[in-house]
Amino acid sequence: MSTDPEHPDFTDRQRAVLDKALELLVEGGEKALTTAAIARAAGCSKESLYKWFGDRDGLLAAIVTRQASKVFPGADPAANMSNDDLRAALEEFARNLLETISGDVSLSLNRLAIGQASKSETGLGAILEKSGRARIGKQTTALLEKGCILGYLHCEDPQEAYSTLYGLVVRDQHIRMLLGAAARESAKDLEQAAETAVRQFTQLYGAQN
Amino acid sequence: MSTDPEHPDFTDRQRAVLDKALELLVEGGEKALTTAAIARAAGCSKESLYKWFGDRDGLLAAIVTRQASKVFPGADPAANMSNDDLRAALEEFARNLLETISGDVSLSLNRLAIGQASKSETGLGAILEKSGRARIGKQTTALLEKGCILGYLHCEDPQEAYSTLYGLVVRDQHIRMLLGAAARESAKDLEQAAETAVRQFTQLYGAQN
DNA sequence: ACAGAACCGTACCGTACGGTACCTATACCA
DNA sequence: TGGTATAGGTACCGTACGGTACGGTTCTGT
Repeated sequence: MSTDPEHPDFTDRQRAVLDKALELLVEGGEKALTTAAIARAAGCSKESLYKWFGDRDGLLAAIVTRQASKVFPGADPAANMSNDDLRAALEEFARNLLETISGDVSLSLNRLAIGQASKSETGLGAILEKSGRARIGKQTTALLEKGCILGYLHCEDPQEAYSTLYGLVVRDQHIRMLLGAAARESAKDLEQAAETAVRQFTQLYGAQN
Repeated sequence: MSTDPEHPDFTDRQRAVLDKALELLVEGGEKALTTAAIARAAGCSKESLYKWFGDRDGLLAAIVTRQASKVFPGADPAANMSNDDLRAALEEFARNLLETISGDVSLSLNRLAIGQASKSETGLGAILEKSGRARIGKQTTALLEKGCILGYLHCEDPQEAYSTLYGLVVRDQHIRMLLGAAARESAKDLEQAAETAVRQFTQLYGAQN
């Protein structure tokens, strides 16, 4: 099962190494992520690193892939839900999104992928995009579609609606934090931001317009 | 006049060098931006680079500062404007914003600043933030405030309103492009995206609610 | 015309990093 | 017990880059 080159699932040891590497990345940036430092921190040899992951780029990709695979599936679509249920689910989404993009791990991984985006089409950004954003986006889009079908929302294109919701929630916070702005104020502000975003979204796409 | 260390305005020669360096950055990413490459491309010596800019970080900061200083002031606040004038100004802003963040130069500079954000608090992100985003944001916020005073908009906090407008315009396009997604579709889509964003913004903050 | 500054080109130095080779130790298996 | 695979430790190599030194050349001001 671990012999499939298309779906490399690593051993526990290898996963532990990747986690250690991620730790280094978070606290020191990409420049701290040297093969020697990883080997030292993880208690393995450089030779093992190259045997397991090919080269440094492969190791970076493995880090991103592993972390992206950790995105929890979130709540289920809910069979029959009330309008309040929908609103609660949207606020939950908004909170999770804000919390996620504010996290050190997310910021570090995004910085890494963005740094690699200009050179050598390794596609770290694509991995992050597909495994991270797209997955959660898909689910929330489905939620919006459900809301549409149940008559709570009025939208022609759920994809478009999701995009709008994303913008209302994130605004310019993500890019600002990526650039080094203060991580986040307080949980109170986060809560309020999520609420505001969902209120505005409802105002735009709610059925009572 | 050029002796003020707080406001380093460079000579024409130095500006030309910085432009050449930016060119290198845009087409090769940060890894291509070696001091030797810059000296070769700009036809100057490495020694001059170090004399002018101190070290590599100083040179990077000079590149960002120079480019950030190029943000054109945009249209004036307009003394007495109609509601249509406001809408037109907002759409103009939206178009400019989308066009700017989609540009190779902007993407490269943002990638550079983001890459430096985790290590060595040189504050490239702060420069980009203050000289780029904040300047245009300040002006547009003033425009929104004007619209508020004239009764076209209904908002308590212009800053908040601007933030919302930004989110509606940019959505997740910026981060996606930073991660390497396709630059931009067509000018037609851009136009439509701007229009949609302003329409939604007006729906949220318009006085006729 | 001459002195001095600015600058170019090149060569050079030290270091750091990616990647490899080699040797040893431990674990598993017959 | 012996043999093989896996992995750790270390030393090493080549290269690339940041930064410096120096000789030669052009420009400028007097």
